[in-house]
Amino acid sequence: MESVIELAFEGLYMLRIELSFLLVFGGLWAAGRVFSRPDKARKAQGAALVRRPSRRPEEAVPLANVDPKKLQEPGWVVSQVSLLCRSQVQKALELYRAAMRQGLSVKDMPTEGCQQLYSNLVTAVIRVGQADDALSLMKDLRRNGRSVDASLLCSATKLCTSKQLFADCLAIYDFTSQDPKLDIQDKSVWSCLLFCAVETKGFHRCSHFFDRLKACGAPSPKDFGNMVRFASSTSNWRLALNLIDEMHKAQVEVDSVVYNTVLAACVSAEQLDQARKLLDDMVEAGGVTDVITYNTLAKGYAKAGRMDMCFELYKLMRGRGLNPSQVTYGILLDGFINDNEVEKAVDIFNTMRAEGCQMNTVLYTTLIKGFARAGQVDQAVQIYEEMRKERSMQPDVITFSILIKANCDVGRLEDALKMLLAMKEAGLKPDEVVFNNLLGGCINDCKMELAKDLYKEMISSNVKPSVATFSILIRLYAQCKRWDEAVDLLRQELPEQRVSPEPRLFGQLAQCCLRDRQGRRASEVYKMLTETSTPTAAMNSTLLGMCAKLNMLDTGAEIMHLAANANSRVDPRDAAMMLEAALRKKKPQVMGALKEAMVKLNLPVHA
DNA sequence: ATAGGGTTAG
Repeated sequence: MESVIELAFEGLYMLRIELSFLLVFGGLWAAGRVFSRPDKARKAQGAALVRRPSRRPEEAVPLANVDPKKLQEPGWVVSQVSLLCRSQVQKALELYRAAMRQGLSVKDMPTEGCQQLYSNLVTAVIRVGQADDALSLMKDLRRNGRSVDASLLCSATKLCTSKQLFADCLAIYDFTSQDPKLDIQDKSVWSCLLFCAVETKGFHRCSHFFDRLKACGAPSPKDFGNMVRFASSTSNWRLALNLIDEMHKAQVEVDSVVYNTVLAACVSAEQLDQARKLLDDMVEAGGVTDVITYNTLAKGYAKAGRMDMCFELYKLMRGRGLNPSQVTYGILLDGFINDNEVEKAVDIFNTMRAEGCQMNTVLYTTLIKGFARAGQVDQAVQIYEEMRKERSMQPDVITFSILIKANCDVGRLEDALKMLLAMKEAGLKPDEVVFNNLLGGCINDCKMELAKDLYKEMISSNVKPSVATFSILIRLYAQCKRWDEAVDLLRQELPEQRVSPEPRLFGQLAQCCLRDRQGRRASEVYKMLTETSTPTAAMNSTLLGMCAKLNMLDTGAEIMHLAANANSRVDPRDAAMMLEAALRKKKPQVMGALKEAMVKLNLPVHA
């Protein structure tokens, strides 16, 4: 004990100089604070906050100086909070919360004061972007036995929408709509909600909002526009076309953006005949078709493999006096390249040049893709070099992605890695597809080390792997016969990366196992699949078909047992096929196991 | 507000 005290004194003695400095300066600092306080406070918080005998009415009292009893007086709180709401929203909230803590009775407040208090607070917090506070204020109201009235909800919705707080707006509506007495008759509230739902992709509620809106009056052109956006985003082409009809009937002008969006809805729903009909309607309506109209439909034809129609449409567009844009040429070039119609792609390219169309990153990238597809990697790289020479336009992530894949595909892994470096030097961040392409490049020559490094880099640079990544890794591990690692990949890494355990990943690995005659592992993987989902009959059919073909009858029987345990269906024909194979190969034990599984699967076992 | 280029999958 004594030695401790001694030690402490010794320590203090050694630090005596430092300690004296501390004392002196500390003292000075404290004095400075004490003496300069009123001044600083005055400057920082404004004159209104300092005790002064004659306070003007617009000035609020600082929270620290408020008499706790005042906080229980509704009238005082309402006026003070309302004052602060104008310019000091945080202080208003603080004062309000202090009053709540002091037991201000919201329940017993006069209705008018209560409305004023919450209306001012709610609008003030939304105005500064704190819509979550608005929601908690409304919850306070309800907790105290009062309800959010239509006018408060109305101003909250409108403000939230104008501040682009779409999700908050919907959350506020959801909370208030729990009150069955609340009746919203204001059309603009429904307009706002519809817009918010579209913006946040909350498509399941758009129709409901639109119905409620129509119950309050005629929808505006913007409301129709939002509904068309909804229809297009969900590929609901019937709804989209119906909306146009509805607009015509309501004598609402349909502008080209709305028409084009409806056209896009038809195209994305693969309703090309409907889209074509709509184009004709648009031409008849007059003044609403533009390049975008034709490009939208042209892309639809290209995607459907109808390059003949696509090209016809392009000619029609020119015939009608519209000039093709870079996008038009991009669609045509890409379409012909995908169709392996190189000469036609070259024709388009030449027309493009002749018409003086400027190249851009997308057009260059499309050309690079064309050469890559034709196996002319050197040509592809040459386009890339040309592109780099033009300072105004630089390759982007997609350009590099294509170049990297092109190099990987012909086994030039070194060059692909150089491209990766070049893209980083250009300030571009490799994304998932880039990493996937590089990982895919590791498969052929089993570059396990490189693949692991790339995967590590992917994770450490916060690029999330996807189902595609795992599918590629399965191929890699299977090629290199790293079966343990492949199983761990699905068992551990997949959940670790929060990638959804899609059945086909397990199916893919199980098939790889079978192909390499890894029967035990195949059934292990199948069992893993049954732990996350019920295998489909189609999946069972594929696996059992392979088992039969590869003469892996034990594995087939095992899979059928596992399928039965998981309540999965097995096609009777597949079971019969297995049984027949076992009979042919004279395997009585396997036949026994198969029959047992068939009983479990409720399948008829013939003699 | 609306249109074009990239990865997996036997």
